[in-house]
Amino acid sequence: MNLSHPDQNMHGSGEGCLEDDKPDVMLPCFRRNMYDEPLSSYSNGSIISQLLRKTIHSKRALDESHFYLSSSTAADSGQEDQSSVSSKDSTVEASSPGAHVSTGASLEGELPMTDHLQAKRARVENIIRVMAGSPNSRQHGDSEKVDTDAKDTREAREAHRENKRKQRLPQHQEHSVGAPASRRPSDNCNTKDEECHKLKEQLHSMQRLLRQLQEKFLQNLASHYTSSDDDFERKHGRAKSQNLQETLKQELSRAVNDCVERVFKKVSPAGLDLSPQQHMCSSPEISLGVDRKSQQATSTQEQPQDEEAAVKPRSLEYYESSEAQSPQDQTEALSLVVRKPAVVPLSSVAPAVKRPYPVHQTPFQFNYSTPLHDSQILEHLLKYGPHSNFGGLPCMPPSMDRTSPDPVDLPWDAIAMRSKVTSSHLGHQPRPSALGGVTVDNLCLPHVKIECGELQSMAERNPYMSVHIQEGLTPSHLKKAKLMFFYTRYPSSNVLKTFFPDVKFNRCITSQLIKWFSNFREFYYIQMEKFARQAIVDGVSDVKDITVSRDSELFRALNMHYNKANDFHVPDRFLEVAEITLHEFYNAIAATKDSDPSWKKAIYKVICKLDSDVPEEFKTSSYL
DNA sequence: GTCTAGCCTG
DNA sequence: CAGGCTAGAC
Repeated sequence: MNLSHPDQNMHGSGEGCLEDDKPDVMLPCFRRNMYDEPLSSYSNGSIISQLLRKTIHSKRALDESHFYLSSSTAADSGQEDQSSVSSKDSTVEASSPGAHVSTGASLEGELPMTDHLQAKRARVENIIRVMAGSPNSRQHGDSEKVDTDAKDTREAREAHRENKRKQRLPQHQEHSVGAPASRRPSDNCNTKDEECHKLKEQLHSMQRLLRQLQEKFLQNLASHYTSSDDDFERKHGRAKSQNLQETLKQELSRAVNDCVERVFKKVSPAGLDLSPQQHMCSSPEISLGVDRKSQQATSTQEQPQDEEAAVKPRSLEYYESSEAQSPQDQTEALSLVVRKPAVVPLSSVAPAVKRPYPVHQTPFQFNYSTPLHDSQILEHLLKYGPHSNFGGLPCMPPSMDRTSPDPVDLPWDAIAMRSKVTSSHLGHQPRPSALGGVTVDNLCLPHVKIECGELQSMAERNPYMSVHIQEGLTPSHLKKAKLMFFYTRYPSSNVLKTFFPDVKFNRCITSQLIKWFSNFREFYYIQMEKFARQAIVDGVSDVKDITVSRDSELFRALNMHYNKANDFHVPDRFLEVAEITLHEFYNAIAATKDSDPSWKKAIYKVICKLDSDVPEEFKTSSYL
């Protein structure tokens, strides 16, 4: 197959719609293709079984089965592949009407079936063909006259019209607002066009899901149906397939219904504004891979057992939840992932963590709050692909589950931690908004490091990602080390290597890091001795009267040193350790042990046992 | 010999 | 915070 063909289709079907198609042209087309017939089929549930039947037979035809597998795989790549798949789909069916599975006649010859089943199959095949086939490719597949009613005629006209538009369009679609003069004079609503585009993509995602469902069944049931057609009728197989069918039918029907409802809401006069949800839907491939662990339970009673069946409704919920979480933000984030560094108002990322202090007061804040947004998405996409779980991203519904070591979870954790700063001593301080309108590329991208070499090479090809393994330690690393000091005063070399994955370790770097912590300890112990002596001077007679709280002057001094930006919520454990240390110093001084030149060593020995584990979040290279 | 903690100094 | 130095552990 001509490789350039799908590309053309991609641009044409996707962007062409965006620019040219009017809603009154597109929507009827979509409704008819995707909703009118399929809906009725979905409602009675027969489509699933028919899809299964078709898929099963497709399996027997190697070409066809290969197509399904490849199409499912290719669909992962997004819109481009979706379109190409669609094109392939219809092309295959059209070019081989009698060869394999496309027609009931061919099957009839090798597999006697009841008229009822044949009729159903023919109908479903037609539905699938209509759904999967792009108008462009359909034009070449008219010879297949499974359904010759007026729908096909109208569809062919529209396909022809769209194809002509595509031919006019350059390969590189213009996204400019101003449409060429050749376009319809009445094309006064780009929003509508975009909406159509989004909806179309949404429909593509539904098509892909359908294919995935088919493939899933193909895998699950291949053992039953590929060996012998008689097996298909076996009781066990039937029971199993019906079980799965029921599940799939329910889930698929519900998902499609939801989708249709949404579409109709969008196209209603009141819903013409581009909603964030549509933006979400414009990238369905991302939602398809949402980790179900991060998903909330579906609203329905039945729990889908089939993975693919479960994905679809969840993806829709995902849209909704995302919409609720960050309406505009998602659009920007997803679009800039591959296209542009955009000014992202971080206030829309996670309103819950918005803090009222001016941005200029916390330079460090941005060093690791801003990357949370863009770079994390970029990193996540590059690292895990668009199908990965975005639940940890700040623009996504945050998961309160902190069990995931996924570095991408970190940003939210980081923000959340800072958001939890409610100490009285910090309360009076103006706090920088972590969500100020700051351009991402100005602040954070240079700080983003990725330890994965492959990812790095990928990132290097992305002009908007400046990621690299650090040859040396940076101020960001120093700040990170200081924050780590709140957890560990005596980190081992292994810990340092673990928590600085973006650092290319060598003897010198290791020594420098160790030296840093040595210096941290030095300051820490100096402060302890100083305040312990002060307590003695102040006449404190009972060590129990010495406490370290967030209001304490000692804590302020330490916090000023290790957390100068005051954007990190110091763990309570550090306060405990500080108090213990202070007590140790107080007791030693009170006992005049300080006359011994090595009197501090005993204290060091105690304190070194009080280290805590550094949170997993610190492991991420983006925690800078 | 190497590594590291700690001390001192700038 | 880094460099130099010493002492101790391995």
